[in-house]
Amino acid sequence: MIRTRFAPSPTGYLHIGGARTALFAWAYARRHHGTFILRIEDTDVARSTPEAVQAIIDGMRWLGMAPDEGPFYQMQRMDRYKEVIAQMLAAGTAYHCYTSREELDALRAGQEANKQKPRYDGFWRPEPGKTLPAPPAGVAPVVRFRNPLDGVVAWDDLVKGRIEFANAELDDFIIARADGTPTYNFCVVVDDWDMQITHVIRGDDHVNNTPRQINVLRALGADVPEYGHLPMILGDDGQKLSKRHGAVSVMQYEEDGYLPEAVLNYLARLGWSHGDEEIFSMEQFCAWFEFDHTSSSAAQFNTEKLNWLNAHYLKLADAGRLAVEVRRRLAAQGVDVANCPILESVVALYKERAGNLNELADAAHPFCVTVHPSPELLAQHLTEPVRAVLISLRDKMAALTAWQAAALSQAVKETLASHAMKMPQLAIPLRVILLGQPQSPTLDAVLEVLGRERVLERLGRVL
RNA sequence: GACCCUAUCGUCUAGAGGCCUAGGACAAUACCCUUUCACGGUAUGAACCCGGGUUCGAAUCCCGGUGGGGUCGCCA
Repeated sequence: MIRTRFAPSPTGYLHIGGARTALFAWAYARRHHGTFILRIEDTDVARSTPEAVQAIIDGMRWLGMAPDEGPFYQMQRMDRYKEVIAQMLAAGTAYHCYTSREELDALRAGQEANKQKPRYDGFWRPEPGKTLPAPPAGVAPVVRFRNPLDGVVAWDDLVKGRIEFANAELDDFIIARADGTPTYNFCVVVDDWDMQITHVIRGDDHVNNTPRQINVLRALGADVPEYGHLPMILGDDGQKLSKRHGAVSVMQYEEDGYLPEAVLNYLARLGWSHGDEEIFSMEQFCAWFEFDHTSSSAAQFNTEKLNWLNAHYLKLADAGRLAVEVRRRLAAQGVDVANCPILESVVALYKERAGNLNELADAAHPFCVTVHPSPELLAQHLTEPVRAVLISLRDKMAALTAWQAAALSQAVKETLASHAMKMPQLAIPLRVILLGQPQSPTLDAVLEVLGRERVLERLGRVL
């Protein structure tokens, strides 16, 4: 049974990189009919917030990645961590260290001055035949893991292949702070063990933590899971994403008018491939997803391609569903949407040409409110000869029994013919009067959707 | 600095030694469609980081360099 987890720390919203990590862990579980677990790593009390927890859950819900188990909270598992620490202390796989922060800082400074890798020197590490000094009075010790001194720790990474670290490179890291609270690298191990995680899928900024975690797992006599370290996602400009540079919340994409299926499809394709496939559903993705086609180097986010996918999914989407979104956006702009019964038809007319929901809302806007064509546009397009022709067209349309595209088109064409005019000569002024802008979808469709009453009223106002 | 990862069109990528005169997609450019603007269609330009090996043969394997990234916290 495959068990994967997404383990964010709630210090901010769910950003695009986290979403991609979650997506791959989720898809892998789906692929193998396994279990996807959400675990909130909130042991950094100073930076974790309930709002961030909610933001992460909201983001995942919007994308449709529901956890099968959890969310679990590390802060609620303190007793368990302390229990394991006590066991390790008793077993001799961990020990108390009384070196102060100041001493540590001095140690590091010295090592850096000698161009060495900063690391704990093992002063308080018990060894056979080694005599430890008496613990200094009044100093609360931290607990350190007793890492093996030699040999290598290696694993076959699901995305990067075999990775090896010499134990000599690893120092004895702290698993419990002076106040007794456990640290991240330790909690992760206990959680992955207790939750029987089989595949640890995470960002590749964790590669360096993995050998330490494997060593702790071994010290505990636990099975070592598989690891897959996904490369990071770079911003549109090729720069690293950070809070102050482009790392936006996935919910920002919703606000910007993206459809979740477009974001998901885009993210799936960023760092993973299945031959030449570009457009696919999440069902298809889950059926295909394996780690043998994940890429091992960082990928640059490309908004243009996301836009293309979004436009594609907009065309596919049900007009009723899109109308709900458009109505919400219009209402937020203060438009009286209750007074716009034609909204769904408008959306159906425009969804093939819009790039996102905000553009769709912008396009629908003039259909729902009283338009006031700018004097400049009117002066430019509504010349006296055109005005006369429009009046005759209006009368012809007013006499129509059936207000439908075909009949409207017929009326327009007859008017054109009798005045020896070409379509654009009439269509452009009409668009300006009706919608306040010289471009729109095909005229007869606009006339039909707008409806007799609005068309005649809008014409009547300027003619 | 040490350790670890990484390198195909501008971007995402296909590529598991001969199928590669390197394929697809986004973007770009041109043309077509057309009732304007879009949509759509067709076409064009555009890449194997460098140097050594291994091999009959290397984008693919090995080594070295260079570039990029990550990590070196009583943060996660």
